[in-house]
Amino acid sequence: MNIWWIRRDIRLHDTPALAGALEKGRGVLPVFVLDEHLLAKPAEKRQAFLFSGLRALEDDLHRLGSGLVVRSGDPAEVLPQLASEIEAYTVYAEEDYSPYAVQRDRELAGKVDLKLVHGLGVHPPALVTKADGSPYTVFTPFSKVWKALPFSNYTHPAPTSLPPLPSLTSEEIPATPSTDHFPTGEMEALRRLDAFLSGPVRDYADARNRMDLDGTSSLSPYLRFGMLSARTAVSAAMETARETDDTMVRKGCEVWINELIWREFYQAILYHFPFVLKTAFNAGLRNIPWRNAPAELQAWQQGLTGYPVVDAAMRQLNATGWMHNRARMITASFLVKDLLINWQEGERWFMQNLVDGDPAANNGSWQWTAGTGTDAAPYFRIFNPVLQGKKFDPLGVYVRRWVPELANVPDRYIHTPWEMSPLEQSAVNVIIGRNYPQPIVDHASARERTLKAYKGG
DNA sequence: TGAAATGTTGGGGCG
DNA sequence: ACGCCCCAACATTTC
Repeated sequence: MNIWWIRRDIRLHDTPALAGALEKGRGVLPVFVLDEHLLAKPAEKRQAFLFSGLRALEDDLHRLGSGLVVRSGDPAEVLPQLASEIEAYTVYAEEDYSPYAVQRDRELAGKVDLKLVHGLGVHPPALVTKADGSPYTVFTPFSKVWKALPFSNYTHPAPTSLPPLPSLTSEEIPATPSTDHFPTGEMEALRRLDAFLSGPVRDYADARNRMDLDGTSSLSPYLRFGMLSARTAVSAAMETARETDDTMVRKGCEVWINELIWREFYQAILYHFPFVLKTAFNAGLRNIPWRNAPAELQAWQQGLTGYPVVDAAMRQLNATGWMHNRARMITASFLVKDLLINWQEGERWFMQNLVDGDPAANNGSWQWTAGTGTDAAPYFRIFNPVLQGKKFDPLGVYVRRWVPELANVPDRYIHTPWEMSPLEQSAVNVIIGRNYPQPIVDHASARERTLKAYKGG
């Protein structure tokens, strides 16, 4: 019997590690290890999503005649122990390229026969390189090579039955609150993929930036845990584009695939430059004089900055564990460039609260915003939260949804409520400084401050 | 996957 | 009718 060690492939469709384990007809034991390293991290919403996803997978495995063995501890101890209990031949796992995972797997590889197979993205990071094998640090050439690499539409079919489990002790998957906003499991993931590609993808190129519309795929949590295979997502989008004569649909598919390539770009960056988790990619920007401003950091975290779009976004994150992509850029720019607070504070807060929080994408995006990263936004590219709000939430629908105290503010003031006269304020029951904060910084002067700090740093 | 500052142009008000 | 000025609209440059 082989072991299928489940990590970021919580699914049965297109699962190379499971297919590998089944290949020689020796039977398979699906295993999940509750690694204390991962449990120790404060990330309740993501853990809840993970555990309910595991329960869904366990149900599916039962239906196929198998099941799921859960053990807690250090994988480098747990798996050799389990392997000896069933006299396993080989442990198959989908390769994870993050520094922690690489180290963990290296340790285990000395103790059992571990076979890592690619399945996290479409192309393994070591394959999308320049001719001399060196990594890309700019997105566009990376994406060109990514697109030029041969892409096989073949995806491993989900098995229709599995051999029964030997009798083994297994632990309970920890009980967690339900994840209302993201029903879990691969059925839901595949349903969402289908729903997105049969409708919203047509307007995706523009609507994806609109915070007041549901124009995104909302698949990120499923991709994060492999409840949806990235290869399945890309093949489906390619097929949708191929089968339509609607140029809008084709454009939407193209733009969406590009977003999926961004995920792999940052996976590759983390693989080739693991130090980015500790410090700025750009060595010239490691000494920016960040402000130590706990009260302002907290105002940002709680959605009480006085800038409606920023507050709406932070409250959406706190309430749902997810934030619109445009809103992520706006809130990140606000923390870094308006408050001049270290991007690593924002990185940590997002990792604690995002259901889809992924070290590679999260770090890459924060460094992009801070201008410290690969392919970075120039340091002088500073978002104006008012203009961003007007552009991407023109009627304030998003703001009103998440900042209910502003519900009655007229459209023309919804992104600048402090501009209302005292009379107008009391008419809509929004007294700035009383039941909605005064902006905690003045954008124009904050901008000047940041430009100076970056020039010095 | 910016925004602000600065430059240019052209219509219209007005003496 | 003419020249001057203002400024909106757009383009370019700068941060």
